[in-house]
Amino acid sequence: MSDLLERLRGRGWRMTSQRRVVAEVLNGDHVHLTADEVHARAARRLPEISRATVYNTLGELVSLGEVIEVSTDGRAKRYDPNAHHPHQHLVCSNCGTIRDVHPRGNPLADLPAEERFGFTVSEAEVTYRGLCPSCA
Amino acid sequence: MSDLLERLRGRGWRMTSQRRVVAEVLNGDHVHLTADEVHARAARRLPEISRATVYNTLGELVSLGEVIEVSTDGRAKRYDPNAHHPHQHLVCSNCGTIRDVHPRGNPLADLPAEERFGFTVSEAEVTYRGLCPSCA
DNA sequence: ATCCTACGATGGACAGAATCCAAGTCAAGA
DNA sequence: TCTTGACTTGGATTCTGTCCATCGTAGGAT
Repeated sequence: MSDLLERLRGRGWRMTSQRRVVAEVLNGDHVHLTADEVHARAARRLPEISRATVYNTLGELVSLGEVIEVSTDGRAKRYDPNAHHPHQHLVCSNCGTIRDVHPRGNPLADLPAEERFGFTVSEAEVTYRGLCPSCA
Repeated sequence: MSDLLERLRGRGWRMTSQRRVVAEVLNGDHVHLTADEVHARAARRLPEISRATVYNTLGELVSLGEVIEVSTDGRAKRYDPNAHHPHQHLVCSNCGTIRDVHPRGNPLADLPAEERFGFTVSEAEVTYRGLCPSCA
């Protein structure tokens, strides 16, 4: 999605080579990279890029709603650029592979009022776990 | 749940004072402590207990299926002893408070076969997010 | 085209969470 | 009571992420 760069520019983002490279690395479907993986790939195109910049840029993309932060395993967070199509995640308990999936219905609707305890519930995040074909 | 100790002994656990104390700390409903919190509470009863032992014991309880590991915020994992009654979690996006909740239906059933990509799906973990009454 | 300046990048220090490891201790069976 | 292998210890280490003072530069102003 290269209109990402357009959208960011439209939001007043100062366009630097670092930000451009990070945005380009996060491109395509079923991308779920850790910050370190993003840094490694970005560094292939821009060797001097620092980890701090990658963390900063990812954080900004998340607050802008362009990227979703996913922590499926209590280890490093992963960054999912597929932010404009609601979806959930299916994770292999063995190898960690992640797939985007689309369950039926709206998970939020399954939480009855009497189970909300006065919370203003705004989001439901579902992680399906199991073994992928290669690991089964 | 003090039959926990019985069950563990039945499974061939060597019963040490450290393990006993950790199991006792994880007692009751709506308990969602971090490893460090478990360590702090355990240390009130057994001052010399080390963090490594707490981590080891928690890890064992998790593999035995007696405790569930919950990572709702990308920070420290939390340990939930309510492992024998299926439930999901409702988390305050502001203060981090966690409640056990029981959504209608079985979340697993909402993932159609054609969205499983050959995985053997065994578990669905739902995290509801929103603002708790005090933070709203 | 050049200058300015505020915003962004840098990298090294720091912090929090968890794991590892070699050495010492002890539960529980003989 | 003895023995032994499982358990505990605490300090070092790894991994993930944040902070901060300093330097660099994108892009508007001239």
